[in-house]
Amino acid sequence: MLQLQFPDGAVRYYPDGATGREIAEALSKSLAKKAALIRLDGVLLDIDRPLYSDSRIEILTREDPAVLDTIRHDASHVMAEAVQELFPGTQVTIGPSIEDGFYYDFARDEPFSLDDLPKIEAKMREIVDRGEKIERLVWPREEAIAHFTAIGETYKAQIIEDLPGGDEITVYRQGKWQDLCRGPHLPSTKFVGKAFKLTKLAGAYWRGDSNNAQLQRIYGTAWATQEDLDAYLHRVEEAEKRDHRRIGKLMDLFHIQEEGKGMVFWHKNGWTLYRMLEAYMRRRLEAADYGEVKTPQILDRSLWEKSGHWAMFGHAMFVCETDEGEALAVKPMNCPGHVQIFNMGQKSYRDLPLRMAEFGACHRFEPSGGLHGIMRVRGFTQDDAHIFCRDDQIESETTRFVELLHSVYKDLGVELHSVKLALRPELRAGTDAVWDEAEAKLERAAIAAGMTVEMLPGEGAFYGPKLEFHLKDAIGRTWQCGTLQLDFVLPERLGAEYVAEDGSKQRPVMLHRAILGTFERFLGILIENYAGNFPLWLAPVQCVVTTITSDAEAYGHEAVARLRAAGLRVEEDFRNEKINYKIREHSLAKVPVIAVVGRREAEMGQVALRRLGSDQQSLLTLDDAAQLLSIEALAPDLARLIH
RNA sequence: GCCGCUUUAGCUCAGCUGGUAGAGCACAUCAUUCGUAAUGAUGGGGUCAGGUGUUCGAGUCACCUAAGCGGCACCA
Repeated sequence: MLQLQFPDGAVRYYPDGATGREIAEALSKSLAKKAALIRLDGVLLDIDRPLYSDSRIEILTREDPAVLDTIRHDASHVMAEAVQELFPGTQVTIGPSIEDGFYYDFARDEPFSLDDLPKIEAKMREIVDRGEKIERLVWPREEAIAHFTAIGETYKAQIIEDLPGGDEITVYRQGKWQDLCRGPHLPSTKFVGKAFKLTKLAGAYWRGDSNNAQLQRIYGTAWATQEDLDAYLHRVEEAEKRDHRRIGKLMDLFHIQEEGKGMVFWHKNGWTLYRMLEAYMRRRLEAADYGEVKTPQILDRSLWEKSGHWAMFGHAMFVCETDEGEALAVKPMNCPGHVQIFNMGQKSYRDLPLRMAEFGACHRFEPSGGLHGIMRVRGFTQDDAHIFCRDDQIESETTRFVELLHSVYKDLGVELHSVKLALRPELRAGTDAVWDEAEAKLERAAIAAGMTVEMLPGEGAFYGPKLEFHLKDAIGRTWQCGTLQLDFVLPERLGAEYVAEDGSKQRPVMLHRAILGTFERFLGILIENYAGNFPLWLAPVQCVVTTITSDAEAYGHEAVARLRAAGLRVEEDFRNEKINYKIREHSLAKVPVIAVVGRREAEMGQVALRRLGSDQQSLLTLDDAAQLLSIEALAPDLARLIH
């Protein structure tokens, strides 16, 4: 007898081998019709799966949020069936559900075109209408391999061959089409519904390895209802309006041109934003007891050979040669330079931890296909610092750093998307014991700071594990910004040492760390986060003083001078245009405050302030306005000093 | 770097099956002095990304190159 407990607490008994569908039918016919999946002790299973062990059970209908993922997974299967029907000879590989949708990777000699997508969608709808029953089959391994090989599905056969020996080989069949899959799946293709849309074509390497063949990936999105799909498409449309490349143009922040691929031309407005952020970071670092330095932009190749970077990344370094045949490299990072400073003179244990910061302009020859606006560039400036410390200071320094990072992100209004800990790679320096300890220290410090840490096995640098702090851009892509990396190798290679309490010479550990990561990427994120509507302290132009008629022009000049004297970044607009026109123009340019002066204000010594996003005005005297705005324009760290 | 797509005026974009380039905004000039998201008129502006080819004729077709975009790979 099977004993099942329902979400309401009720316990019922069924014959062994009863299926979810039978159980649902016993409860109510209409439930059985709508049932999409069951959840057994938290695990999602097919509705027709026979049950044998006592458990907690839930019967889920299509509307249950937990089913959405399966709708997407099934949509990918329906898409694969459609593709194989429309394009015979196409091989299937894998097709998972992902955030907001799904994809499927196909092997086909001829490329799919964008025009194929509507055709595939139409065929998918046809398959949904057919309401093909989806069945789970368990096949013997050899038979499965033989079957997929025989029908020319070599990728599938390879997947099965590589599955661990003990695993059950399950094949899901819908109509005449079948696919190797772990499941679970919905009862029939009808349950997929029609709230889906194929969104993009892409190339993707078989098994994520660029040495392998490249497959053709079709991405789609799928939702439980048409309303959800429409809402999603609307969200995407809105998000695209926040794109930093679009806003960069709109607000005249920066540009990139062909002669400087991956190099940013910062315009006046963008550079103001950049400088405000830099000044803020400089104050925060100073307060956190970092000492700022500046190291050379190009250094002799021999230093990069010594540091090990030449061997690992020489191909991605910009090099220059002198007439005398000297080979120099443009710095791709600041650490070797910082070690040179550390090595000057003798360091004592009393000097540790020594925190050395630099807004270091670095250049890397990044692969052309990876460049992306100002988020991934070839010339960038890191808010870099290296902390030289003893082993027993690693954890406290990590904690200090994570706290500083949190406080900075909070001030800047960005939300941490995830924290990842990249663990030892296969090729690495240092013993396992050293790695065990290093990884544990970083994890402990991160957890102590109240963060959930996602582990990335094998992704650490060869010289040590690293914590990565990821932020999200407008359309949901995540970017590594902050980082903290432990390094056991560089101090050794470049001969850094300090004198310990007992007079012996010791090697310091080096922590590489950045909070923003690079100014370029972080500003990209910041632009998208704020959609260009920056808080007053960051806004490139904080206020525009504009006149209603030329009568007020003389007073307008006075107002500009007064506000500028209060330290505000103010521009004037005394053009002979209608006030509506000028308001519209400066609002579109995302100027946070418009100060309107007309004859009345001139007489009263006032300004009418209008805030971006509001159509209300507040009348203030010029002095009050200057005081109010200058306080409001304080960077968050300075504002804290006052309150 | 790989796959696909895109590239037309400063910006956003139109230009059907090849017949010699168009709109809106912006800009300039003139008129208008106006109370919180577009005043009107007139005008200037393009080696249609670059190159090669097919053709009587190429923005339109083919090929090559470059950059950008979307993925993939990479990311010290």
